[in-house]
Amino acid sequence: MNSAEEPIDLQTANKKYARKKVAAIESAAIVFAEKGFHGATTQDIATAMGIQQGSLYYYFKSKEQALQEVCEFGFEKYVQRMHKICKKDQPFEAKMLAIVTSHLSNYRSKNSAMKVHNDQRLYLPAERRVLIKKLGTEYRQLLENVLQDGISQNVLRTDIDTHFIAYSIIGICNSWGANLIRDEALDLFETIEQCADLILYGTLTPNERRNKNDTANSH
Amino acid sequence: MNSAEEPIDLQTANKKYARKKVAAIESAAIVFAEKGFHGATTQDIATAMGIQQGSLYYYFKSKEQALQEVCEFGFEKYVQRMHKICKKDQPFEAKMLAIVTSHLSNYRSKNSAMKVHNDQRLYLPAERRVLIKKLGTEYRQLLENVLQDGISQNVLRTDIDTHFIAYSIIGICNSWGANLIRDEALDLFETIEQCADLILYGTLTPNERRNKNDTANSH
DNA sequence: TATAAAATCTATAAAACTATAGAATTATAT
DNA sequence: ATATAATTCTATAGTTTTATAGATTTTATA
Repeated sequence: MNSAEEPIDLQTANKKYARKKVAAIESAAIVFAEKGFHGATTQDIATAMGIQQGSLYYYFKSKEQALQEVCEFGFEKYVQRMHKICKKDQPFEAKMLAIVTSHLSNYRSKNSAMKVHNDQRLYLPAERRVLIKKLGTEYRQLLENVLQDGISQNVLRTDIDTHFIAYSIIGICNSWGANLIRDEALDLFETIEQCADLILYGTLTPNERRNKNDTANSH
Repeated sequence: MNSAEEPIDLQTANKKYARKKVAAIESAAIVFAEKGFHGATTQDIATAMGIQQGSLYYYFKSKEQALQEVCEFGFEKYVQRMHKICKKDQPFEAKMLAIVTSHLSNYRSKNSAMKVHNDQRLYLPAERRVLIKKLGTEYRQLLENVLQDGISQNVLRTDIDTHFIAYSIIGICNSWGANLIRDEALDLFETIEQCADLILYGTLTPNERRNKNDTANSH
């Protein structure tokens, strides 16, 4: 009675089906991440999970639905994690480190889904992107709130644009995330530290920085 | 006598052919940028330049060659511009602004080719990526040298990892470049300023920043 | 204007791919 | 052990797509 039409519901649905459905999503994620949505074939995905091409349609109604589910996969939990991080009453720097850690760890926890979400989601028609869009906005909003708090607490410069910085942080994390997937040898924690460091401190020496602020204030 | 096999040589080759070949590359760039390499068809590209699907093969030997040429297109000139910027004897901050400007302007100068280079080049087999790879390495190396100079001149922190920062700068620029293409309303120069500002100064207030350096020095 | 070369068109072979239907197999429950 | 449901397989219809061949039109040249 299970079928590709049913939503994933690990609670009530058949255990075996649920387990294999997740395997299907993970296989699709790996294949889509490597070859791209259009470059990947249903054959590739089926082979990756060790079944016949036709059998794949027991789990997905269409290739497009597979992409949708891959994009959504993990992202929901990921946004929840962000909620938790934001709720905690921590100093700003700790929060930022936690956010970068959460973002980048996600790439290393064998989650090609994240990469697919970033690179391929725009190939979905708008109607398949409703949830994905909602989650993305939610995530960015949480990040902007953290930045706003940072400003209120005088930890962050008052002249930064939270919207811009939020996008930039996501951009840096995603570009390093792609590197983390591509290059297994890259150290996760070092990458996390470096990212957070750049976002917080920039590259200039304190000297130079003081100059800039003097100039800015004098105008 | 012209053909898809010939390299583009604006000097000697037939003027008209050269002109239309560039038009072909630009059409391909636009289509690839929107639909992705595998998602785009030769029909799409031909339609975009107002010719029949079969006629496209007068300019490209294959769809794959079209992708290669799109990826190379502009990138060569782009790296040359970087060479110029680096050669100039300017203060570090001016150089960094010039680099970011060069990178981001490239996206707005209707160059979908840049986006295709970033997003689609890995779909090319390695043998078609030789020049692309060489240019990319060259570019990154130039950027690292600029950073190294910054350190030598005591403008940049001595504890940054130039390799990491170079990758990060490219990552930030590319993610904003994608935004610039997607959102026509985005102001180019504001984006440039914000990017450069983040890279140089980070987000923290001078206060917070001094704390960190004190800590770092005390170890 | 006649001739050669360049540019484009039309038509199609050959291959690849998605999605479906129905048979076959495996697991589960009575 | 049998009946029922779940899972997987095989085969294939129906598209779509790349690339090529040869005809046709346009442009340049003598």
